[in-house]
Parts: sequence; structure tokens; C-alpha cells
Amino acid sequence: MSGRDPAVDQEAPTRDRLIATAIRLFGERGIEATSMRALTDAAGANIASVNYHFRSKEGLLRAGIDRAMRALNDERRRRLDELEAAPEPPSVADLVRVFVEPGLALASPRGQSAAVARFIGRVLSEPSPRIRETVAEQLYPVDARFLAALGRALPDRDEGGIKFVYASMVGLLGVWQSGALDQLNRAPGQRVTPGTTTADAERVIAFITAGILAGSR
Amino acid sequence: MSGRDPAVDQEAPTRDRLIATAIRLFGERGIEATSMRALTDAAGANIASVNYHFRSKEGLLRAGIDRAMRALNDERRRRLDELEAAPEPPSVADLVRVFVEPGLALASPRGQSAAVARFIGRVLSEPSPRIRETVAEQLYPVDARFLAALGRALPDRDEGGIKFVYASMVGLLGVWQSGALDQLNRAPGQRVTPGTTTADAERVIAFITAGILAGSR
DNA sequence: CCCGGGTTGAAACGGTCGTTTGAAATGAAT
DNA sequence: ATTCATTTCAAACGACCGTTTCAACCCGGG
Repeated sequence: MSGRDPAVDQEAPTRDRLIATAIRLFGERGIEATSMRALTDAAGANIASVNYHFRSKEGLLRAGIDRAMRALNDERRRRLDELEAAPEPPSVADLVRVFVEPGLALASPRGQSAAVARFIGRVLSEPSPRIRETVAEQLYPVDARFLAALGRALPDRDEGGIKFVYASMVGLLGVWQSGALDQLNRAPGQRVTPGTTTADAERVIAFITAGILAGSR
Repeated sequence: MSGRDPAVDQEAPTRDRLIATAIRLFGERGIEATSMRALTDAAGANIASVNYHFRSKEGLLRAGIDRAMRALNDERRRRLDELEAAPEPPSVADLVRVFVEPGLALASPRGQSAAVARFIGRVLSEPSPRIRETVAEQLYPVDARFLAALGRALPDRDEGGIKFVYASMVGLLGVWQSGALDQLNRAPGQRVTPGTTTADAERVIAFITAGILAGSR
């Protein structure tokens, strides 16, 4: 358990190296399972640097959640703005694409973005109430806008029905982002499939869109 | 952090109390976040009893996975046997219902079964390779049969397409079982929705069936 | 040159972790 | 009543956890 992570830019400031490493290791191993010593070691930083820059492990986690989700949700909001500026109201398929594509773009095979996607997927399924609170704060502004837009696109559904399909979309995307599904469907000991491809993204969008539309008309 | 769990039958043998409590606490708090002291305390057992009955924490976890998943997968196999005994081949909707209903039956609001469902959902998203291996061993015989049946019901899909929809079904069901979605779609601080109802189960089945069928015909 | 805020470093803090020990309690068979 | 395998118990083990301390370091402004 020593030596720095080669995927982390050693020239970046300590603060940034810590966040990048936290996103990577929390996503790969889980949050509780990642010790500050292993993390700071991989980041090429001293163990005390976490307390100096973030006050605590949870502070670092919050910074990681913020970095990972802010860009994602900004992009979702931006594309939703575009959709809603058009003359005709957005379809369900449009809304799914706008929500899912930025998330799956992260999960594309190469680069650090796959680690970000895994981190987000992991953090979405964390049981700790403190963590769930932080995630909910990041997600809530986007939640509200998509719930409203889905409600307009599906006027025959009540509020519970809208929340159900939205939650299913978020949940299924999170599962794909976490990479948990990559390891299912294999004989014990068999190798793991490669990362999500663009063709997979289209399949995910089609799956979710059809699922949402099920029951209407 | 003391006192026994009132939901655990205090008359049952220590070994069974430990498994029941492990399923409950691992599901609620996560595996790493649950200490053996808190667990044995809630089970009304001595800390050393885990090592005596299961060798280690991981041994107890394996016993919990086995107890939680064996009945579930036996029921799935039994109902799949029924389906395949019929003259005409099972439809996708039939297959989804047979796979999903036993899992969602667990998640019904009252009783210990909700804890079992949460435990299974949690365990499906655990990052640890050791745990994933154990789960895969339990799931593999069912995997193989459902993948084959889905392949026959969807002759226009290649192997990758079949695995994709099967993994999506397993993943989405797991997310619903874990209860992770219950806490989405709310303003920070707002209350959590009650457990899954029978009407929810029908919605989940309809959602997944439509998602799987998307792209065919 | 020296100063002082910002940052890093080695070492240690108290606490909790999973696990182990060895003796006490239990209970059915002899 | 005695044996003996099974099960439970309080106590302790070493290891590792997140966090804290405080001296050393860096470096631009006086």
C-alpha cells in the first residue's frame, strides 16, 4: 500500500490531487473502504493535508461530490434550457437524452471521466444519511426542473407516477455509471467486460425512454 | 450503541440471530459501516460468537448472502420451470414477471422481508471483489437460465443485446430493492416515502418489460 | 536580509476495528 | 455423578482508523 497513482497529475496543486484521487478511489473501492492513508499516499500528499485543505474525510468527500456533479448538472441544465427554448414542448425521449447523455459521456471508456462516473454511481447508493444529504443538495435543482418537464410531457400521470419514472431513470443510470452491471452475467472467475461504448449509450436511452412511456396510451 | 434489536427473535439459536441481524444491519448501514460489536450487540450475542459460528465477518456475510438469495432464486427457478413446461414459449413479459416479482415481494412494506430486499440490493452494488464473487456464485445458475430464455424470446438480438437487457433488469430491480430511490426526488430535509407497494411492483414490471422490448420489431 | 502567511512533514493521539484467547457454562450420554 | 463436546463469555490482542500537533519549509514583500 504505497506509491502514487500514475493517473494523477503530479504537477497539480495538492488540493486538486486530493480531490482527483478521492474520486478515483472512493469510486473504485467505496468510501468507507478507502483509508486516508491509502488516499493521500496515492495522491502523493501527506496524511495531514486532508485536514488542512478539507477539515476532514467527509469534507474531502463533499468536495469530490461537488466537483463530480456540478459540471454534470450544469450541462444538464444548459441542454434543458435549449430544449425549453424551442417552440414545441420537449418529448420524453428528448428529456431522457438530455439527462442521460451527459452522465454516460462520463462513462466512456478512456480517461479519468470513467472514474468520475463510477464515483457518482457509488455515491448515489451510499447508505450514510450525511452523504445522501450532500448528494440530494446537488441533485435537487435538477430534480425539480426535470420532474416539472416530465410532468408536462406526460400529462396523464399523477405526481407519484412522474416521480416513479424519474427515480427509475436516475437509478438505472447510476447503476450503469457505477459499473456494477459490468460484472454480472459471467461465470465465476471470468473476465470483466470493457467500458461503456457509444452504442451502449443509445441502448440505455432507448431502454429508459420505452420504460417511461410504458403505460401511457 | 447497546441493546438488542427488537425485530430479531430472541428465542432463535445464536447462529440464526446473527444471520438475521447481519442481513438487517448490513442492508441498512452498509457492510463496512457495520461493526461486529454493533452487530453482535443487536443480535444479543457475544462478540466472539461470530468467529465461532462463521470464522469471520466475511463468513457471516456469506451466510447472509446465501440465506437471502437462495430462497429468492429457488422461487425464480421454480416459476421458470412452470413457464417452460407450458406448450408455447414464454414471452418477455412473462420472464420479467417471474424474475422481478419474487424480488419485489420481498420489498413489500412490512416484515423482515423488506430488510432482506435492502440487503440484496446493497450487496449487488458492493465494490469488494470478494463479495462480488460470492454474489455471482449465487446468481450464476439463474443468470444462465434467464439469459437463455430471453434469447429465445428475442431471437433478433445478439448475445450482447441479451446481456444488456438482462443486466438492466437485474440492476434496476436491485436499485428498487435497496431503497436508494426512496430518498431521491425530495427537497433536503423532507421525509422519506413509505415502502414499495403492490401497485409499484406492477409499474416496475411494466417499465422493465417495455425497456427490454424497445428496439425490437 | 528577514519576516510572516501559506503549506507540508513526521510523529503521535485516542479510539475502534476484526480477531483471538482460555476459562466458564451448558447439557446430553454414560 | 462424571465425562466430554458444544457453546458462551469477558477480556485482551495487534492493527489500523481519522484526526491533531507542531516544527520545518517555502517564498514574495518589506
